[in-house]
Parts: sequence; structure tokens; C-alpha cells
Amino acid sequence: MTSSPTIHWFRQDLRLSDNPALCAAAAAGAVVPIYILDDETAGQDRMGSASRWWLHHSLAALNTSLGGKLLFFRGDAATILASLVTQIEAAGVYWNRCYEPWRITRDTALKKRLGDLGVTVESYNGSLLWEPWDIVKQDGTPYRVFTPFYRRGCLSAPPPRQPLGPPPSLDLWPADGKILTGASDLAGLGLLPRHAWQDNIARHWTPGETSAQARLDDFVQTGLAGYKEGRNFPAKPNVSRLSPHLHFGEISANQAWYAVRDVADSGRLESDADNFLSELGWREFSHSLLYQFPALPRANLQVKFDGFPWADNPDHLAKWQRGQTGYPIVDAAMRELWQTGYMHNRLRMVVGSFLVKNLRLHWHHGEAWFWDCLVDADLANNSASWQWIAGCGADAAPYFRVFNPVTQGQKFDPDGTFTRRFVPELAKLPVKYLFNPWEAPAHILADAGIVLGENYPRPIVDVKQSREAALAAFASLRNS
DNA sequence: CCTGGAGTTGTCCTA
DNA sequence: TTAGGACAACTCCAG
Repeated sequence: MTSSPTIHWFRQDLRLSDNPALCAAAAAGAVVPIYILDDETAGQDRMGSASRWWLHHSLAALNTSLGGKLLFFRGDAATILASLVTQIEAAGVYWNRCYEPWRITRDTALKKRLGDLGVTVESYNGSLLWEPWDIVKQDGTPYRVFTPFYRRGCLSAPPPRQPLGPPPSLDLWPADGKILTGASDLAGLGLLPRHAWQDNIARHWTPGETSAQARLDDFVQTGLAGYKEGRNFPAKPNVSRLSPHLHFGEISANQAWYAVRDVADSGRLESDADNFLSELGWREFSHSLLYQFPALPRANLQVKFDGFPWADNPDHLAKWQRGQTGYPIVDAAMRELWQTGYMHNRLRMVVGSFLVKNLRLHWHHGEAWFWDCLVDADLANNSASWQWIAGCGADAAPYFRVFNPVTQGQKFDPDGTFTRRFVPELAKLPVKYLFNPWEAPAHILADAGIVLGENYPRPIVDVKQSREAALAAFASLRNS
């Protein structure tokens, strides 16, 4: 082992196990583990509030596993790394790749800059099952439809890396724990918001690698059986809730893939397992789209949507954000988001459809709100999914697919458990009227203690009329 | 180059 | 009550 240390730059890989770059750094020498909060370079794509809350606690957990030796920096990553390399005479810098356009640009330049300083620079795949540049059609162009991307592309490619263990030996540097120039402590990153909103979120989540592993184990043990059906019901415990852990790399997609793959290979729950794996496939697809179409977060993938007649209605937007639309399933979902930093997948489709089709507000509004509120906010998943529900993305929902918030509630929250939990003012309303309280007879509302327009809003739009208007708007795009 | 099947997640109306 | 077809036409993609 040489006397020069190597730097492992933690990014979206806040874990010790199955961390290819960390293993390589540890094999090369004593490791200086660092994290850099680079809001400057991120610009418009800087993390939202919920992500920052999560990141703070995830870094705290990681720092604990590293014996308190994680170094924190804030600012332009290129400048910080170049100066750090010189200061400690590092032999190498190691990191796992990220796929956001701003990070790719920054990292590409940085690789050259550090290389020019004579430092070894190596990047690894620590977060995707397949590299986006490996999964392309035979003619070399990117897939734009999920099913062939997944079946022909992913599943017929060489299988993903088997998860690695933690580094066999990890010497951390500096051994004496001295603070380096420019380094701060975790609090110095200023990730926590000042208001009390985070206290709610904290009740629902435990960031960090240990918790992520436990979540995966629990999902495989108790959620996977019945996943295919149960994942559609927000009150059922079948969804994995791994998304924030995966986003921050507290657990790798490979670890999740093989944990579930192994169940199927042992001949159990094959259909449920395949269904879950294809959801990981969607994560790959989103990342592939973002890699191939870097404008995905801003521009319609289908250019003809540039002429779509969006509405402009700040009042409707605010009511959607606050869960005051008068549609109980929509309001329950939006309040779940606000209170827990998360929203069940089916409900993301329901509220997304409501925003872009019934309210006809631009998908950018939904994307921005989710970006700030979701603990699993992920540039690739968020932008690809909003474009999908709006109909302007890859493999998008057909124009006629407009979710009916009443029907969706009745179908997927049949006894109203979920809706009553997040819209307590409707808790006493019989399920027959729970999703359409404006149609309830006066005495039923009175018995449930509801005065529409006072303690629960009337619907802000009529679903039937607004659906017609949305279909007409889609028709106006035809051949344009 | 041409061909034809397929396309995550729905709703509404009719028989 | 329930099942089936309509709802645009298009693009994608593999053979």
C-alpha cells in the first residue's frame, strides 16, 4: 500500500456494501471519504427540500459507519477536488457514476482536469443495472418504448453485476482525524429546513444503509407475495418503498434485483417477482431516456406538444398542491405527499392525470412540486414519469386515458382506509359517498359532520366537462 | 425497404 | 350486473 491516500467521492452511493468505486479506492490505499454539496453546478436542478432532509440523515448514518471520518464540503466540486488532491497529495480519485446531464458535464471536465494533475481518476457503475449506452437498438439508436427496451434490450444483455460485499479492508485517512482546509461538519451543509414540516416526514422514514437493507428484507419477506395485484392499492403493504433508498444509493439496484431474482429462481412468486423486476426496469428506462435526451426535464419529448393549450390558473394549482380539490382520492394523495414526503405509485398517476388533464395545467408544475416534496425525487424518474402521464413523453399514455378520480378511489381504496387516513374530515362518510361527497344526500353529510364548502371543498372542476375539454385539446394537436 | 403487431397503469357506452 | 368494443392515429421496432 502506498503512503498517498485515495479519495472516494460519495455522491448517490451512500453505502459501504456493493460499492464498486469504494472497493477500488480501498484496494488502492488509505481512503479519504468525502461528500460535496454542489448546488452551484446543479443550478436549476439543485435538490428540493425533502431530498435535503433525507440527504442530511443519510449522510449522518454514513458518517457513523465510517467512524465519523466523512469529510463534508460545500461548493463547486471541481474546484474543491482539485485543491484537495493537491493538499493531501492524493494518488487517486474514485467515484460511482451519476447520469444527470449537469453531473455528466461536470464530471467529464473534472476527469480531465484531475488527470492533468497526474492523479488516477476512475468512475464505476454503482447505481444502474445496465449502462444506458449499452442498451440501444441494433441500429445504435435509443429505445423509445419500454417493452422492447426491457425485453430485447435489458433482459437479453449480459446480466447485472452480482452485488459485492463491503470493502474487505478499509483504512480511513487521516488517521488522526484532523480537519482539512475547506471541510465542514454535516451541519455546515445547511441541509435541514427551518420549519417544522420535516418533523412529520421523520416519523415515516429512516434514511441510511442499515434501514435500506432492512426495508428490502422486509419487502421480500412480506410485500412480494401478492405484489402484482397489491401494489395498486395504497392501503396495502405490497409496495417496496425503496425509492428514496435507491435514489441516494443506500442500497443498489443490483442488491434489490438479486434479492428478488433469487426468490423467483427458487421457483416461488415468479409472477410477483418478475413484476417487481420490471419496475426496476422502468427505473433503467427513465435513466436511459434522460441520458439519451438530456432536455427531458424541460422540453416535451414529443415536439408537437409544444403547442398544447395549457391553462393558467394559480388558484387551481395551489388547491391541487394543498389537497383541496374537492376530490377525496386526489386530496388524500396530495396530503400524503406533503405529510410523508412520499406518494403511492398509483396515486401519482391519479393526481398527475388530474393536474394535466382535468386542470390542464402544464406538467412542469407537477414536476416542480414533486421535486420539492418527494424524498425520492429523482431527475430521471420524475421528468420521464411526468412526461408519460402528460402524454408528451416516451411510450406515453394514450390521449384517451384520463383517470376518473371517483372511479379510481372506489377501485383502489375500496373500503376508504387510505382516504380517511389523510382526509380525516371525511372519516365518518360512508364509503358509498366517500369519493363523491357532493352527491351525498343532505342527511348523510350532516350525520358525517360535513358542510361542503366549509369543512371540505366542493369539486374545483367537473370531471366530466374537464375530461371532454382535455380530449378536445388533444384533438387540436392532431397532425400538427 | 416494407410489413404488421404492439404499445404499464382507463373510461364510457352498449348490449 | 357484466363483458366487450370504441376511443386517433401514430410511432416504434423486429423480422
